[in-house]
Amino acid sequence: MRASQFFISTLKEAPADAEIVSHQLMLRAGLIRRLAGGIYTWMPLGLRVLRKVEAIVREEMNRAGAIELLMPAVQPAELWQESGRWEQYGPELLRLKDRHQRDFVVGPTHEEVITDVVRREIRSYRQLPRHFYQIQTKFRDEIRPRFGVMRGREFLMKDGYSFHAGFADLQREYSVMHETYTRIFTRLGLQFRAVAADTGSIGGTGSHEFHVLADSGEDAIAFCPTSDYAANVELAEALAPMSARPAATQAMKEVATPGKIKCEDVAEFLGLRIEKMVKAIAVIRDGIPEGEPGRFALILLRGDHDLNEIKTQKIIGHFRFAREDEIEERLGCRPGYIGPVGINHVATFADRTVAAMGDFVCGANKPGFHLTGVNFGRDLPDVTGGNVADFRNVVAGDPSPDGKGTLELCRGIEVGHIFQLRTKYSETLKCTFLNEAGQPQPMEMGCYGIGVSRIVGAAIEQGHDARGIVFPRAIAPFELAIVPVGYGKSAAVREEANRLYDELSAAGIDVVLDDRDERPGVMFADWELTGIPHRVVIGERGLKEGAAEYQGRRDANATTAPLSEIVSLVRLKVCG
RNA sequence: CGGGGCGUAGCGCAGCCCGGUAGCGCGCUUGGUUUGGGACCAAGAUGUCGGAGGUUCGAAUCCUCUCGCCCCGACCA
Repeated sequence: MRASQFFISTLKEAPADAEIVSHQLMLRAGLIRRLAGGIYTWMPLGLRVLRKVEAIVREEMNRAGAIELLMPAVQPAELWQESGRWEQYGPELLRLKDRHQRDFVVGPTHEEVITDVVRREIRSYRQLPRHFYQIQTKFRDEIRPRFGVMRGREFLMKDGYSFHAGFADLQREYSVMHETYTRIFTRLGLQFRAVAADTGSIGGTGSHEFHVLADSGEDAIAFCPTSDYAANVELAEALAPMSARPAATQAMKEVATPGKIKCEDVAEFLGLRIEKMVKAIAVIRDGIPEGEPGRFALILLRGDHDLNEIKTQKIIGHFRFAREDEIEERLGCRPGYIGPVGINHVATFADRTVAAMGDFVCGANKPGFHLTGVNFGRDLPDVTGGNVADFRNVVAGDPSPDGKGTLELCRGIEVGHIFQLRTKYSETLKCTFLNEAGQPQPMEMGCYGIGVSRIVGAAIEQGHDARGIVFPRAIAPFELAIVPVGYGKSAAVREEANRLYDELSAAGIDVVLDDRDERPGVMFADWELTGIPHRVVIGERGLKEGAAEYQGRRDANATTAPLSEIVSLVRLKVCG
């Protein structure tokens, strides 16, 4: 590609609403332009990156035996009503009407459509298994689109769906996909980790997420450095403490803690460690009707722990946090001083850690006061059985659930997700086949997603420096930039640059020749900003010595090489 | 949804408090000089001041409504 024939549009300053580096750099490098909140145009340079990611994904999916098709983005509501998701999905699902007032959705995912295709096409176990995938634009009307292409509303996704005659075969395909995803992210040149995950709203059993490791990631990952355990914090189990609850040694005492609302402030004020604090989180359980006992509930956590809303929902059902007025009405006290002692008609749940605590501190249900030396069984009813559970997020230092060490935490960007859906959709959508006995049976299904556009953002989060993007070779918009100094003025420079361009292009290298009438500084800055991994500079200065310069995007300095060797040097660097 | 913030030239911003008819940097155009790290000089072009309504002799500035965008939402609970 000759730069003069292409479209390069870089910015010195990033638009003010770009929050994270990858978003800023994508805007500055001219990879994307915003059209509306969470909706972007892929500019020519960005599209080259997107296409390279896509090509690798496609190649590996094909290699794994999946078959590509392309489904409609706009889908009739009937299918979604049939699966039940028309009601289940919230405002995230973009719904629209056609001119006949018929309901449609813009597909956020395609389980319904693919299941419909398969139930019409496949009748016999002899036609199974099958794995179909597509690479297509999806739309999810996110509450808060942000971080550019990372959490956009419109995004490019590879989604694959496999259909099987039995669970064992689904499990086989699931592990094939686990390997395939590992190959894909490795080829993309990303640092990533596969982690056990919550199955979320799609439902089903058995699920792994693939995360690109980056501090700006939206997900917290718990992993064990001494074993292969890794899980999304949403899922990672906090084991019950090994030691039994200590016996009470103190009498319960009410102490004034004026203005001390946060656990850490109370702990500091009382001169105690925060591990002696218990906080009570007031929730309203939607599943329990108004007026019934247990609708208003307290969940007890140790002062330094956080509530895990996903675990909590699995234990107590749908819930929301109680409003201040509701708390005041039930407990006669403003939040900050509420606690589990001396309350009636309030369900009390305790995290495992709390259940093993003695002589703890909690709110006194009296503004400005806490209780110290509190003990279960003596000062308040013991919490037992189903009321004790794992309600909290794991923290660094917790024992690993596999018993092989202690957990550490890191952050990741979810770029892939594989699920065993089982028969969730095949049953509701009546996607059956005839088994060997001639009996109809619902198909076992798996589903496998990759956030193609998100990968571009994630790769930049992982690869950038003060000068801009540092793309992995596999997805850089160009592999090599030839920067001629004085292309318009010097015939020698022009000839040499053209010759190199032809020769390296012929060698299969994706090279851009900067034949624009720009100053050298501008050219250098552009190719650094856009993350081109390799650069060759041709100038009269070097030509006089019969030499050119090579510099890798990560290199601190250029190396000079004789013209006769520059092609082999570049081939070595680019392909090596 | 709740809370906060911001909408002024393509981008980044000032001006608003204290009303008097819009400015800076980058970018863009033309000419000249430059040419190995985002050049310099000169001359230019570009604004429904997000939109609507109101107050006023006069509104970017004050008031009301509206739209768009950004940020934050258990630590209390």
